[in-house]
Amino acid sequence: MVRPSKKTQIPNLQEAIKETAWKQIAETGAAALSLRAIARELKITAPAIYNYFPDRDALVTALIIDAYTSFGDYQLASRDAQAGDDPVGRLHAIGFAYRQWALEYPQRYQLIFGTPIPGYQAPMMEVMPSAARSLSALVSVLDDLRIANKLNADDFPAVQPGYEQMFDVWRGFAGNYDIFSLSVAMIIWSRVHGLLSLEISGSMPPFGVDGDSLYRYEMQSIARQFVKGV
Amino acid sequence: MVRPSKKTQIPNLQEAIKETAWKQIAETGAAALSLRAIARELKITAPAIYNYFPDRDALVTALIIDAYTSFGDYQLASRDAQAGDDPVGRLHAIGFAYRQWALEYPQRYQLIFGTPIPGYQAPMMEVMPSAARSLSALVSVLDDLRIANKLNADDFPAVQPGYEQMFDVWRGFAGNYDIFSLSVAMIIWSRVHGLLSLEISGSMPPFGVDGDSLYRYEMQSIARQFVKGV
DNA sequence: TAATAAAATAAACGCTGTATATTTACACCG
DNA sequence: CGGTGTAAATATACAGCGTTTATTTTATTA
Repeated sequence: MVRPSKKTQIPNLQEAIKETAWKQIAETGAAALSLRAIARELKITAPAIYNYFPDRDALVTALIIDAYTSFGDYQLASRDAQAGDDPVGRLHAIGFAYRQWALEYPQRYQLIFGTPIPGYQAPMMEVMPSAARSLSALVSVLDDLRIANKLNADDFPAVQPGYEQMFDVWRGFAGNYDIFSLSVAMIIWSRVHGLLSLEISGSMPPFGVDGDSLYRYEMQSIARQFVKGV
Repeated sequence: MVRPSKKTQIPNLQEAIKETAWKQIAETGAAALSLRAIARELKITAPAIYNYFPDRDALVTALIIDAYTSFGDYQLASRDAQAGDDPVGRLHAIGFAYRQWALEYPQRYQLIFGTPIPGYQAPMMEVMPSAARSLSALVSVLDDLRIANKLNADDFPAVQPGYEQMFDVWRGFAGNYDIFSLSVAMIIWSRVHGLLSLEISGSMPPFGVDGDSLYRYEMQSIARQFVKGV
């Protein structure tokens, strides 16, 4: 037997490979991701995977794009669950949704924001669409605040000239928002990311301040600093 | 030839192994760290390394401790370069020293705060002394501010009961500081870490706000929020 | 029905960490 | 000075990894 007949084959093998990869990442961590282990579980041979992904990094990239999509769905859904005329409420909603998603899918979080795969570097151009979309929830809310004249960041560092083209590419994927809103989003993102990456990786020793209350405190700090009248 | 005579041997092979490891990490990244490659460069066989490190993870742990020590030296030196009666100046000094060190030794930074080694989890009890010491620079300055009644964090989340023992262990390595100062240090650390991890890993797209001015802005935000009268 | 393309296996290469057994160099002791 | 024990190196081997090449079988199409 060299090739099984169609009836015994797995339909949609490309999806099955990704699903098995996610399963193994959840079980043994992203670092232990192995093409041969995936093949064993699917009862195929390892080189067969190369018919669907040119190499291991391509599979990882596909997983990252899926993770970004899951993350973006979560962000946009939590934003739209709040009224559009309440950007402050929306800001809090996506902030808490960020942590909720990260704690619910820590492996996906690590895959996107950590570097758990040895030697892997995500190809920016491939990942950009789903990444920009996931960040667009936050940027859009900040842009609503800016339009409503509630964005408080007058002393924010100025944007350097010469980056318009890059930004236009980003806008093509994420939406037509002001570059100033995007810059503020960067700072906010870095704050919640800093806290969550320490919490998830376990680098934050359990000294008595739990992640939940620390996160709430940091959300409050963000709102006070960047939203007028909070 | 099964074992070279002493004259042709490398003296202090344990240190030589670590140095070669650092060299290769700087050249090809921490993910590509390989015992066999180290052995090749030192012109010994791979199992010889096992006389000095029980396994690869033990070598990584030794490297991490070295990195923490380097980081701690940098932090403490920058703190002590400022007058002791100027805690605000000291806070800024160690803040900028943090970024300076991280940009000067990005591989060491990734080794400590990233997870570039597949499957490796740092043993907390071994790493604790050097890690606590490196964080102690920030904590000590915050404690000086607290004693001078300049620490502004009255609405900070309360410390949960039952963590006294853990904290005492930490104090044994880092110094006899107040647990409140330590909690505030966590938030500050998470902020600078969030910004720097994005900058170093390249996750922050170059949208026109450079890392330097963003970091300065964030340092200012920290001082304004946590130091009275700034 | 014959030719062609697609998708799988089989086998192999070089790499990795690591375990085991063996050999050698050195230090110590009578 | 000679024997002995130990420590440190090598030699060899094993299992696993990603990946390449060649081969075989199935499915499609002219």
